[in-house]
Amino acid sequence: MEEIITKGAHNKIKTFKTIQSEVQSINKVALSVDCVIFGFDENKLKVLLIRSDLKKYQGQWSLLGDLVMPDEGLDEAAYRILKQRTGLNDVFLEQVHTFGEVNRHPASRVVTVAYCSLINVQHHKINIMDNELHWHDVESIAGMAFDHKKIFETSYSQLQKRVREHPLGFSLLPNKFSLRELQNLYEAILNVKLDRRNFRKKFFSMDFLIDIDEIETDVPHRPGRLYKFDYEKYEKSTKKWAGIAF
Amino acid sequence: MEEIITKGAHNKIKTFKTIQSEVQSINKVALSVDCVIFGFDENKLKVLLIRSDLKKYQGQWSLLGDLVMPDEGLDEAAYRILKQRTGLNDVFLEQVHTFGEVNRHPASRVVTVAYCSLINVQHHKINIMDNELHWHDVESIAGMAFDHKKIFETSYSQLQKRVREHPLGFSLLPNKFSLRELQNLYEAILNVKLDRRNFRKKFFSMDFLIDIDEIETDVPHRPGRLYKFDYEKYEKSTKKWAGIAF
DNA sequence: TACATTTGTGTACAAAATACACATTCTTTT
DNA sequence: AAAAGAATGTGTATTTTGTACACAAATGTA
Repeated sequence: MEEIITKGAHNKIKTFKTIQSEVQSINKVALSVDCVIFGFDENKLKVLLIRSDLKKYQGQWSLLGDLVMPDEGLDEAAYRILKQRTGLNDVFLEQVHTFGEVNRHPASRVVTVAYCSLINVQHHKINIMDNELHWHDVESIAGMAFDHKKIFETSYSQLQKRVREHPLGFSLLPNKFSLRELQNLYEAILNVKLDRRNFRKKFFSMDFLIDIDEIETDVPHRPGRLYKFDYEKYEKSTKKWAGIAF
Repeated sequence: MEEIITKGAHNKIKTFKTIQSEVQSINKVALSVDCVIFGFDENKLKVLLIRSDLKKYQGQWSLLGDLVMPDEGLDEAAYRILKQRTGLNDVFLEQVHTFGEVNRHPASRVVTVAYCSLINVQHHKINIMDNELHWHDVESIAGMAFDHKKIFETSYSQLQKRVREHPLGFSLLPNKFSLRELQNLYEAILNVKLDRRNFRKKFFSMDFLIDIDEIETDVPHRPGRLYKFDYEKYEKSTKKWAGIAF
């Protein structure tokens, strides 16, 4: 019974447990969520950053983050941040790692849960009016605030690993894409060169690409065919992704 | 006194003071670490659990966990718990996932960071006097307190995945082991049957096993050769583990 | 001594990864 | 209109990796 009542330190009804938790409030920490938001534009993998809030880190770049609200789950907080910053719902989002070094934040102890998100920059562009936001090339990231460089690197490594195991990459592309774009994406994420014929063979053999019988326009060369990713077929397939071992 | 240093999601100006007060009051949560401690005994994969101390969960089993101290990092807290409960230092330990559902704990909001640990039960046995602790078969886990079943399952899935990518399994075995023991371990973790000859071929081709020129004793059949894992060679190898794709 | 049990070993086959070249289609230039 | 430039689309041979499978040798036990 007595367990039910406490909702937090600010609750006016005090029970034994509330008091206990106030006594233990020394053990409480601030909790934030930081989103590493990846995009793909002009054949480069990008990450969305914002100018740092804090004077200490003036001129440096931060991940998009916020404190977690008392009545908010972690995933929920991450989705809220994404929605606020990019205007996008229904994007790929995945928890990566939690960073809790004692002195990672100058103001007080803040433990942060990192999330990785993949978005289609075309959909997002209309919303990126806020000029404090900027898409950075992942290859030239320098001078990040807090321990955000480390958080970014952890997320990027995980993305490189995950993208070989699951067809995440499609979240970064427009709905319709050519195989060249798909290959450029993988090359940008993994930072390798891939053989064009073997790449095609591999993706066709997976059988999750729908040929929509359209071709590229506005390219200064022979246009390629356009495809969609067959999410439905992928979801239904039992053995899922065969894996991409480049 | 302070200048503008932060700009929130709704373009609300925040000062250092605001942040400090936000950070210091309502937005704080209790933070705990829960360890999923795996062992391997009698050819079964085991997990170390403790009887729940909450009345609500009387008779149910919990993971080993504790609140994170104010001056303690997350990994540090996990190592402390391991040391307290098993007496062991220098064990494999890895963060798995953070669970922050609003109502996951009955008393108040507690966010918990799950860690996966692999220990050699032989080393541990001397310390397991505490009869509130128990090694459970992973195949027959039922009635866990809080959301610990979910945490366990997440950790177990991750272990199954990680053990194919890295030579973690050796942490669960004695220093010297036969190939049969090694195979039994993999079969227990992955819950599959493997071909003995192909298993041997695979491990020998990886070239990280040291033949210590000893044989098993006290087995009622032809004894097998004993091996050690060559951690040094593994650390030095650039391409690391070739991966185990069973 | 023979029986049960498990070790240790090799080969043939199938599947997957890799390396590699040329004709075609479209745009741009002359 | 023709030629040049640029990228698409396609197949095969080779190598590497995975898989299936059987029998002799070593030990303990009855």
